[in-house]
Amino acid sequence: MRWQRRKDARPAEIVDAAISVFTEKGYAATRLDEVAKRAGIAKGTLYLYFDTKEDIFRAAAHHAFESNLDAVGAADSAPWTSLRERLPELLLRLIDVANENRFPAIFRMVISESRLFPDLARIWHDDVASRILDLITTLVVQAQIRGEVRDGDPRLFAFSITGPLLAGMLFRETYGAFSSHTPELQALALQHATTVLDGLMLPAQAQADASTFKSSGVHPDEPRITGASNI
Amino acid sequence: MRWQRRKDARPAEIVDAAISVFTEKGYAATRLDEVAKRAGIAKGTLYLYFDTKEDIFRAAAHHAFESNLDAVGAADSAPWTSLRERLPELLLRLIDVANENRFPAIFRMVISESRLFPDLARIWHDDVASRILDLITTLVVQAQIRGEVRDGDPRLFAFSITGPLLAGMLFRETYGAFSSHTPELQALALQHATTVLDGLMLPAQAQADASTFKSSGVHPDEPRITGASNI
Amino acid sequence: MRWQRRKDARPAEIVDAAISVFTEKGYAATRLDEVAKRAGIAKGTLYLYFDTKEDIFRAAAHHAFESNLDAVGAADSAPWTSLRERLPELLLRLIDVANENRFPAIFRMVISESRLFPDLARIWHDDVASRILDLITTLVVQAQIRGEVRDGDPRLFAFSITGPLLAGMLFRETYGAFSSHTPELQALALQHATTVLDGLMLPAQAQADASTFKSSGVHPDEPRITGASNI
Amino acid sequence: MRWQRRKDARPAEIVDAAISVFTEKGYAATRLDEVAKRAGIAKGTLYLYFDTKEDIFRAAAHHAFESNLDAVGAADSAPWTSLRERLPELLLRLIDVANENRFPAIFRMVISESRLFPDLARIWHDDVASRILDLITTLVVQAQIRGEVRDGDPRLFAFSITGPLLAGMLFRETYGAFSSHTPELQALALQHATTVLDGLMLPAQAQADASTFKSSGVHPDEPRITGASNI
DNA sequence: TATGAATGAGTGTTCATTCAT
DNA sequence: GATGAATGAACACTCATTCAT
Repeated sequence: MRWQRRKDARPAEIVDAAISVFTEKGYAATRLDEVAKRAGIAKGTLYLYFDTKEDIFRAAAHHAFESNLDAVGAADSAPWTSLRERLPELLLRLIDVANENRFPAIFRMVISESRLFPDLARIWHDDVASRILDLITTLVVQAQIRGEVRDGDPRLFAFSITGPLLAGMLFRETYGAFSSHTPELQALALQHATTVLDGLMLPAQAQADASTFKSSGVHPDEPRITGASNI
Repeated sequence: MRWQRRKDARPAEIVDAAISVFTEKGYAATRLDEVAKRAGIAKGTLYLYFDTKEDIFRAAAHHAFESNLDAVGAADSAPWTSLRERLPELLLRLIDVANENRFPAIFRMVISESRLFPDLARIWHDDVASRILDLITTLVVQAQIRGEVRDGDPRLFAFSITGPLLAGMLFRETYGAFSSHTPELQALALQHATTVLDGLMLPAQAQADASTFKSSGVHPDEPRITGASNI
Repeated sequence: MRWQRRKDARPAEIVDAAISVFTEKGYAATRLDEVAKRAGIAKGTLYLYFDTKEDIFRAAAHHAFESNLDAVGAADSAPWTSLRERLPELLLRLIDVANENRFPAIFRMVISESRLFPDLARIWHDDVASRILDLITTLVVQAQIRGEVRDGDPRLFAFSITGPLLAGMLFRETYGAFSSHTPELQALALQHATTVLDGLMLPAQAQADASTFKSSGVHPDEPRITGASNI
Repeated sequence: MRWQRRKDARPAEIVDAAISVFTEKGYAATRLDEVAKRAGIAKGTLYLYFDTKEDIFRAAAHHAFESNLDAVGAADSAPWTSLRERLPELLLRLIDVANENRFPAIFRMVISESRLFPDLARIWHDDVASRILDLITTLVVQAQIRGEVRDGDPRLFAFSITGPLLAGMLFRETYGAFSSHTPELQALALQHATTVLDGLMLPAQAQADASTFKSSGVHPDEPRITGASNI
């Protein structure tokens, strides 16, 4: 923990302020004046605790990663049941935990700064991203062993399971301010749990029924969109 | 008239150079010296074609958006078949088209700069992101009408369908340089097509079989991972 | 005439354009783009006739001085009469000639740039300013010799004679755009001719009369200002 | 608290330095490096106290105007006497006050920059130039009421009274560095006071005498003039 | 320890000058 | 000769970093 210079509260306040500015503006556009202001101190005081702007950024990133890392660890200790029973609540929890730990904003920051700070991207990857994928992958593997889940690369299944939530979070984070199509994350988690478990498809018989229904004269275009859309 | 040709080509050359630097460093960290250097011109020459750095950025963004916008439009005119038949190839095509048009890098840039340039984020949202989601949503709705796809919010289904690919692309883009877990996008597309259509779950009978199998002494931890993983 | 590069019309057009821009904006704020535009040529063409911006400025200044120099010479050959008879028309002519030759604008430019181009200021001084003063000084000396004009430094008399006109011109040039107090130069010339010849003062008897008049009840403040003012 | 003192003094130091550079070089040719250097600070320090170069210029101009404005106000409270008694000392005082307040240099700067900063020219006009003219105009009007001064537009009389001094100041300011004919301002003020009060002309009898005198061969006054001319 | 005034290297932008056509 | 695209040195302005208090 090289980046933690002092034992008292100051560094933590600075780091909190730094996270908020860095996630908001990005590294390059962040002014240390702004960080100091949000931390309630003078700009020069930053240099009592950190050597450079980069130092502050790294400390902020590490701190931000930590809480997410802890959260992943906590999720890991969940009880052992079938995937079908567990997945919906797991996805809901992922969303809650992610929001509690500012995961979307920090993930976005990692995406933005990963070229300038590849070592930080690696830490996030190793400590957070990979761990979440590993957690899901392990669940899938266990379910495969139990015969609950079909054959297939469990790591790709992990993408199938978590990808939509990630996409939803990024959508909110990036377009949330103006898009009316931003998905409701909880609804997404619940519907996706079902979707990924049982698929989009109806059994053939239902399809036949639906075909009959369709031939009875209902317009095939956009009948349910309006009803189901969250616009 | 070698120069005349150059004069016409200059803005495009600059825009190309700009896209490469901006996507690499982000707006704030991009030095116009670097852009000029990559375009093979002097810094002052940039100002013959653009008024400000912001101008260059906007031109670069618009140009980058355009090719993706065109690609989405092209994908839209696909033939009319069942979702089951169409989805795998559609996802494969999405990946190809995305890569051809530097979609991941540009998407990443949009994510990074959306706070500083909300208008650009909106354009990307309206012209690219929303359109892709709309395209998928429409397919789903039509399939629902045909009785092919189950009830549910088709817009959330669109996230279930595209989210994993997006996550995979971002994963490559962000950690690709060092992660050994980066998913193979084509494999992901194919497996995810099946997954999202039919679900992860095996029929109950298969589960019973698998349970039997499992109780026969095989270690439940990571048996197939090594086989299926792309490590 | 080092500054005249070519014999054809081009240089003259450039010089004319240059005078107009330089007098308008000053040396530093003048853009050669603007000069070229007003001359109806491309910027690069300027360099076929002149080596540097300074060169153009010097050529423009010399040309502008020349016409004024010629005008002073012409005024010099005026007929020989008494100062009283000659002064009014002389001042009127000075004003006409000055305006015809853009004297106020050029004088203003000389004032503005005299520190940056002291050699030009010296030329203007020697060729124009001093000559005008010498012309007047000589008239005064001659009048003194004739006993027409009282004792005193004739060079200072020259300031007494020409200063008000100069001040009026500068006033117009500098505040003319917005001041409602800008003097009418012809009226100034005529009234000043009388003033400087015979003085402001009334004979003592007139003063006594006026005092009587005043005691008859007229308000002492601003009675004639409104009537006589040129506002 | 040496610094505290400095901090308070800084803006004034900067403004002083700025006045000196701006009056010397003009706005466009002034380099902020030079201003900083003369103020004994680094370039960046300027921006702790002012936002832009224009800001610094305006502050300098306002400050320079202020002292002249105050000086005009002070002159206004002069005692009430006849114009004949008052004018010589008034003109002498005007010259002293003008020099003390760098009036010539600042007036020159106003002339130079009035096109780029018409609002400043207006302020100078309203606060300084007009006020001086008004002060003189009022004196003249009062003298006219008393019967001391002849009929005529008192505002034009104000030009007749002040113009030579102004011309003399500008002459010094513009050609002072090299002209050997630069008028001595105090001598000019005194001689002009007499001239403008009583006129250049001698009474007819004196003229007759002078003619006689002249014919006797003696030079009546400074026939050195021709010798002193700088033609 | 804390401050915030001061610094100066670095960046975006301008424009006189050059030069291939 | 004439053009105007290209250049690059120079300047206004910013901001991470220093340091006297």
